[in-house]
Amino acid sequence: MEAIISNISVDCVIFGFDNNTLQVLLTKRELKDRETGELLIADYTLQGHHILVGENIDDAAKRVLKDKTGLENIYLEQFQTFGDINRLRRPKDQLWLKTMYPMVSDHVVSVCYYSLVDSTKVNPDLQHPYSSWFPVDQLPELGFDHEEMISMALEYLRNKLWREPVGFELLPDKFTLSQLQSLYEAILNTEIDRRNFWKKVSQMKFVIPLDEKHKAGSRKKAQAFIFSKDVYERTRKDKLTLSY
Amino acid sequence: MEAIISNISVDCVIFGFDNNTLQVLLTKRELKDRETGELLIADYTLQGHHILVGENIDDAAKRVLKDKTGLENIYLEQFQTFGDINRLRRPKDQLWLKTMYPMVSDHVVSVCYYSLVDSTKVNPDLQHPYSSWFPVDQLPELGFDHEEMISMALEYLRNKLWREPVGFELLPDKFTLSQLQSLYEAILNTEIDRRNFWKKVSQMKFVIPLDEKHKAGSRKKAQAFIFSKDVYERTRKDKLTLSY
DNA sequence: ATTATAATGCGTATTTATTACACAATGCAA
DNA sequence: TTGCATTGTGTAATAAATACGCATTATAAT
Repeated sequence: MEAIISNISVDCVIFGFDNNTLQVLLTKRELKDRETGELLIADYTLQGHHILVGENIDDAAKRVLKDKTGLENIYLEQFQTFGDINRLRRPKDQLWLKTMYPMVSDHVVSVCYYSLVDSTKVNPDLQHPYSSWFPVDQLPELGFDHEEMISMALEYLRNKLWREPVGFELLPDKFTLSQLQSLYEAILNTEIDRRNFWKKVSQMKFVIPLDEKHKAGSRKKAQAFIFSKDVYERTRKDKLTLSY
Repeated sequence: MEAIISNISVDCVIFGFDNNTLQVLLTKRELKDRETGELLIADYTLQGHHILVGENIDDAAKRVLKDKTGLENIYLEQFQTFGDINRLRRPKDQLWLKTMYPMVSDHVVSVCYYSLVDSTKVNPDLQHPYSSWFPVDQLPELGFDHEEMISMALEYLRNKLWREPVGFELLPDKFTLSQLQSLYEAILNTEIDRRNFWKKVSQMKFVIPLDEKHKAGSRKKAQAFIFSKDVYERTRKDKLTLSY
């Protein structure tokens, strides 16, 4: 086992999209009393780990992602570093750390990333044990400062999506307009008129209609689209308009 | 002297606005050969320091800012953490570290902030020695990975300004429309029609005209305005429009 | 003084984008 | 075979962004 750097960690907020809902992948954390078997801690945490000696922080994030989802080359964005002295000071977190990781530093600074995955490609059951998806608006009890991390990750993702078409990372390669629309509605927390959304998307040269039809749980078959990152990069404008 | 945490630091990109140009505050770094007096290193760096034992990272950034500009309560935004293993590995940086800070860790992770200051309130000569302002598009030779930090800070600032009226932090309390316009042009790297800018700004309820007139280096006196953060917070909309 | 000039104040058309809503077609379920 | 949720494609009304016109002001140069 490689040596870890005890006062620096990375945490990953892994977003997926399923059931027309934005979801976060969480890992169960349980601590039982050695003697009585009583459950002392039962909650969830993000995926995270310390960085290793000689490891770039971005590589540490990719490693965590690979370990917990089996996926590589996925969308990953560093959004904030949490370095408050009290961030691990809640009693249950102290109990957990003292029991499980007595060698870890008292002041751990955590560099946080969020990632966007096609949840059909991750099967939590087959991957890391105790991992499962939770809708972002129905989170279970969370350890450490991970609730704050998730809500900040969501804020960054929302801001990002207003400015850049990152949502496609959450969908299968081929998707329908209604899937795309509900994804936008879920992340941006807004209702969009279907017909205006259609008009807006048809202006986006990088969303390319296919000849195929898909039925995404609906009655009528809908046209399938793909996203071309390449076309987007080539046609993106950098002159915008002030949003206020 | 308080103990430092040797593998975590903060760096601050301090932006000011002067001469219709966005400026960065830099500190001179010089190393002379003990015997020959030859200049081994002569370049500039950002303001930075290690975090102290028991110190929040945000507080470390505020401390650095206070130390180097004398200012408190100024706009400060964490934008990225740099943690590549090779970020301090250039020969001149190694020479500097080995000579000046032999105890510092080999892998230092730096949490970066940018801040926006009213440059009329900072007088580099009276503050930290060897500090001076440089236009962002005419930077001198820089140490460590600080050039990358500045260009990333500028990118974050630009994105921020498209979405939120943070530019006022760089101006005196009272300013004219032409000052504001050239600030927007400098940061957004775009030309704006003066009359359309006037129209746009007059829609912003949080930019409040005063009865006073100012002459900002121009022939004709121009009307002065103030920015009300309070009015902005109360009138901001969170439904935006996709920028693509 | 007078004049040229650069900056300012305040417009009006034109084009483009956003919003609101209409209606026919499809294909599964009852 | 019919009902109906979903999909495909509009059009009209409104709002915003862009391009540009022109008189006014105060200073610097003559």
